[in-house]
Order: sequence, then C-alpha cells, then structure tokens
Amino acid sequence: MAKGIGVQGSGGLTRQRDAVLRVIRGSGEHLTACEIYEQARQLLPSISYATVYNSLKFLTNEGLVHEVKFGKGASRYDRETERHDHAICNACGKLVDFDLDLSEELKRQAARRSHFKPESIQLTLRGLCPDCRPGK
Amino acid sequence: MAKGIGVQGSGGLTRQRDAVLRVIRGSGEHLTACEIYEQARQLLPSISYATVYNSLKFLTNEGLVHEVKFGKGASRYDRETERHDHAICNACGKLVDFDLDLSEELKRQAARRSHFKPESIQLTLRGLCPDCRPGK
DNA sequence: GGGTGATTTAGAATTATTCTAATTCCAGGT
DNA sequence: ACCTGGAATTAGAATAATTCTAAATCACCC
Repeated sequence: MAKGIGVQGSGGLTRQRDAVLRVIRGSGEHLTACEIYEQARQLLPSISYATVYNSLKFLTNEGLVHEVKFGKGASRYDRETERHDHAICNACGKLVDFDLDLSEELKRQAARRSHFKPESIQLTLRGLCPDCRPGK
Repeated sequence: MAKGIGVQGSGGLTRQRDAVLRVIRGSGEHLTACEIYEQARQLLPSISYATVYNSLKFLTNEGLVHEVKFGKGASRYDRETERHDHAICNACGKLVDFDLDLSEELKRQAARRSHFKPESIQLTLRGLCPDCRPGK
C-alpha cells in the first residue's frame, strides 16, 4: 500500500493542503499566494507561508487548482480546473472566467499552424468589463 | 511643439530605448528583461538595468513590443505586436507565436458570454512542440 | 513505543521588479 | 555658443515574489 499521505478525512489531503484548497474554492476571485496565506491562517493559524507555496504547487500538479499569470504582480490561483476561457479588462485588469464551445476544427487548425500536437485550446478576450464600459 | 524626445535619428527613440528595441527585434525568441539587458550592453555598454526596465515599460506602452507572462520565472518580451496566437509546450515550456483567422462571430460569442465589450481575442494552444512530440 | 518517509516550519536566500535621488542629456530660446 | 527646464538615465537601495534549507513534526506501519 502507498505510504501515509497525511490526514485521510479530507480526501487524502493534509490539513494544510486542505485549508489552502478550501480557501481557493471558497472564493470567486482569483487569489494571490499572499491572499491565500492570509485567509488560510484563519482556518489554520499555524500554517506557514512556505507551506502555502508548497501546497499550491502540489494542488496545481494534482490538477485540483489552476495557476494563472496575468497583469501586474503575483500569480493567481483559480478553483476552476475544467477547460475554460478568460476575459481580461483592459481598463481595470480584472480577469473573468467564462466558457465557450470551441470546435475541434479550430483546435486542428491551430495545431496545423503551430506544428504542435494539440492537447487543449483556450480563448482570451481583451476588452472592457461591465464595470468599466462607458455609458453604463 | 512637444518638448525634446531625446535622439531623433532612431525614429524619435533615445539610444537606450532604441538598443532595447533592436535587441527584441533581433531575436526570434521571447527574451526576459535580464537577457535583454545582457544583449543591450553589447550595443550600449553603459546602459543600466533600470533603464532596460524603464524602456520595456515605455516600449510596451507605445505598442512597439509586447509583454508575455507564462511558465516559470520572469516576463518575456515579444517583437510581434500584431494580433497573434500562442502555442505553449506542456513538456518543455516553449512558447511559439502563430496566426489564426479568428472569426468576428467567435469574438461576438465570447463577448456575449463574458459580458465584456470586446477589443480583441487570442487563442492559446497547449500541447507538445515539434521537439517534444514522441515518435520524432 | 520506535522507525520511516513525507510534510511542515521559520527563516534565509534568491530572483524579479520598482523606487529614489542625483546626474546627464537634449531641444529650444537668447 | 550659452542657459534653462523637463525628460531620461544611472547606480544602488528597497520591495515583492518565490524558492531553498535544515530541523522539527506528523501519520502510518510494524
């Protein structure tokens, strides 16, 4: 049998990793490591900054969370791990997830042009978010 | 009339900004600020690291280069400023530019789903680059 | 209760980027 | 040519983001 993996009540995650995962799942936003650390400390006051980073790396590798880099500053983490698309506001920098049905044909076309063996495709829209649109 | 803008021979760019721009345009790769600094010093030995950062910010704002964040580590800069698409290798992390004719209909669809006022859309393909494909 | 390997911890170290204050540079006016 | 003012550059310090290190702890197995 596999060696111990920490706590088993939480789906095989240690308390620390579980706390980090919970924070991410509990937020609609895309949080930075720093924000996650602050919130995780409320669930588990003894957790350290390094553990937050370790956990984020672990959870990302396991496919339980998703890392996103955009705009200014630190990486952010997303609870959404299914394929999805991104909209980024050119005015305020906000990132919003949404979902489009991108065709297989589009994927094949991208593969042909790039000479890559395709795994997934994702669309990014840049524009103005509802809060930044003029006239509203 | 506008006040002095440095040197005029180089299309209105100062020697430093021009050197940074030349380095980026002279490379097929997507360079980091650090790599750009090293190469720019060969064109202009007195240039400082801070000036490279300042110039990158300036050139990015002017739309003369493009900043790209992906994978591990520092931001990278791209000479390609026209709309284009990205392919990222899941094995080695390489990023390749390519170009697809994305329809207006797709853009409208993305705008509808995200509730953003669209400006541009871009596709990102993840997969395996030619060097990392098995069986080749 | 002890052994084992993975995990956590605190803090140091490293890397990436921005800031600061002093200096230099250039275009324009005299 | 000289002066002037604002913008750009410089070196280095400061800050932010992330990774590393070594020791302590933990959960599971015997």
